Amino acid sequence: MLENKFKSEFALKASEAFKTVYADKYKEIGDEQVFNSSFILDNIEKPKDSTKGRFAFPVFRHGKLLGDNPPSIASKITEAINSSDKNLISVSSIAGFINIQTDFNVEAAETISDVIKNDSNYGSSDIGNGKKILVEYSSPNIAKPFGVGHIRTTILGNSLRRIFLKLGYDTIGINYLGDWGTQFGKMIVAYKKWADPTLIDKETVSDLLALYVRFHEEAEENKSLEDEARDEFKKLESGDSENNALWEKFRKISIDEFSRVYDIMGIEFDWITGEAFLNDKMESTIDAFEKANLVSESDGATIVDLQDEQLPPVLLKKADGATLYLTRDLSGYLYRADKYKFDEMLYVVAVNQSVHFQQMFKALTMLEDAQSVPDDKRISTKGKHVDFGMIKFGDKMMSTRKGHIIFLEDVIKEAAKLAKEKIEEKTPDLENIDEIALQIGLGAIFYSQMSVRRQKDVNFRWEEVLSFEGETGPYLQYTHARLSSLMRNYKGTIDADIDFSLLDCPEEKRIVELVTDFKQAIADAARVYEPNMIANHLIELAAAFNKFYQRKDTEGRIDKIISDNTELTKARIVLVKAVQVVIKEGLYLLGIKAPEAM
RNA sequence: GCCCUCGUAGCUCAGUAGGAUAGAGCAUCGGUUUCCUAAACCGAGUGCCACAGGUUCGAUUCCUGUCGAGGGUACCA
Repeated sequence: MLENKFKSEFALKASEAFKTVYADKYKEIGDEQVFNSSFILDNIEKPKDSTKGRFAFPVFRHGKLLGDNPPSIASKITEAINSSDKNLISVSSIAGFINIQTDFNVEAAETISDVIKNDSNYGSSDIGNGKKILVEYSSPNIAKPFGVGHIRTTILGNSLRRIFLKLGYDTIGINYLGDWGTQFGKMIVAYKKWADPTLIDKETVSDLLALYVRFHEEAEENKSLEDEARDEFKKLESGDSENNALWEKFRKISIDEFSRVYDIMGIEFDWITGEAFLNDKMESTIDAFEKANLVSESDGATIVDLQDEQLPPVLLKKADGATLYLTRDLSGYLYRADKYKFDEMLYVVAVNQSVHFQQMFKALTMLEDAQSVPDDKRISTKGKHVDFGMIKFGDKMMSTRKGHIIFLEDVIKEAAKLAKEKIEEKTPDLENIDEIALQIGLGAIFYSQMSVRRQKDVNFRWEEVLSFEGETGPYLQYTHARLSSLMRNYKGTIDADIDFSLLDCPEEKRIVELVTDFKQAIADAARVYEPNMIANHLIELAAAFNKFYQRKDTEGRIDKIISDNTELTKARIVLVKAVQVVIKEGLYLLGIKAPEAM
């Protein structure tokens, strides 16, 4: 890897320099810490201000060890390194920091040819080869509409799936539908009581929602409805044919609707399953906990007690014998572990379910403790709740039960409509206006979810989600369209074998650095399950490019990329191509399309 | 009560393996287009990084406590 070339050269040279400059101390202490090149390598960092240097190495902690003050150490080491044979780096020192400047031509040549050669595969890696990761996301509930409340899990999960695929993981995106549970008892009660006979077999998700909302309204007055719902669910679970037919009906209506919306959004899954899939797998799960002696009975319910862990008990079965969400999730975990032998199982689920996952992972740990499973065979350590904050609306939580819901599709339609108006104003000759408008509308919506780190609560604000200016999805898309336009206007050939020393203005250097660092942004995003890091990086790159694009010369004229200077143009256009590739691929990782014109 | 997360500019947020004078966008004001896409670019101002301690050469970042906001806390998911 390119970065390492510079870093390891520094580490080796610095190690030598320390040994020479502080020879006495080296004899005394030996080859550790300061004198050890791999220690130095590990402690190389990046200056916040990129003009200081490509990398930096602080020497504060060496003060005591070497009996010298940090600024002095830094300057002595700097001098020693600079007096050695020059290769790819040079250094300078300020106040205890050694700043490392790299050979721009070497970096540019490697990075740019890497991008040109690999195109959309630039930034791919094999660090995930041989590893399997499952990502569960979206997971809407059947018989409820797709509201903006589902937007974060859907967009985040879709992005994580793509990121892990890019890093070489065998990745399986799972949509785990909420197609079972007491809510179906409610739906069945509501349907039997109030379904509009003229709509039979023509119901839409909205009709189902109306029934669901009505159930909760009436249940406020009439508490016995909740009991009726539990009874109907119990009947469903024990195979009642009428209820089962209703369940099938609700399920089909919903899945058809979801697929349509996923299709519009470009959301992909590898496996669409649901809670009901686990119905015949729960007995064995409960058995396993019983055999491990972890099960007890409390108030008629079958539980795994977690009092020692300061957690509420796991309810495997309710007092009426019906199962719960957690029972099914446990079964699902065991089933997936057995079927896929995963290395990681990610649950992209809102933070308000964190106790649920703590209970689940704890119960699994206790099960494996009881079974004396050796550490290297454990699966309970492989689950991870990738949590994210809640979406509020006007500072209030949204509630499906009360019908306080904004349909995701309405948001998409509104965004696309505004994008279309903007296109008609700016580029009325554009082909496929509706298609591009949808891409831009979705870009705005997706980015609005990606620009904030996942653990923050967010307020849903129309004006924010529908913004096309500043740090937004459309800004990135616009930059991509600009880049694409340049590529169309350039008539020559693209050849990465050019003289990179021609790219000598600071803006161009900055762009090359950001293109190089795209790889790191992907790796960081994967490490903390945070696509936000890719989004931030793309904004920086796009901003750097736009600045370069509109750079003016000393006479105040735009310094154009395509000019009469053919050699310079060749060099710059290769840079343009590289930025285009990175922005397009970065957007892809976020789930956003990159139109060539807009 | 207890547990978890969050608290950075007027607003929305970056700052995620502790580092050098804390950065963007929006909003406000001013400027840039004989047009390589102005959905852009340039310039202007604002911060007791909630508060108080601690660890460290160094803390917005780690630890403890306080305050504030949100969420959760056995038969919903």
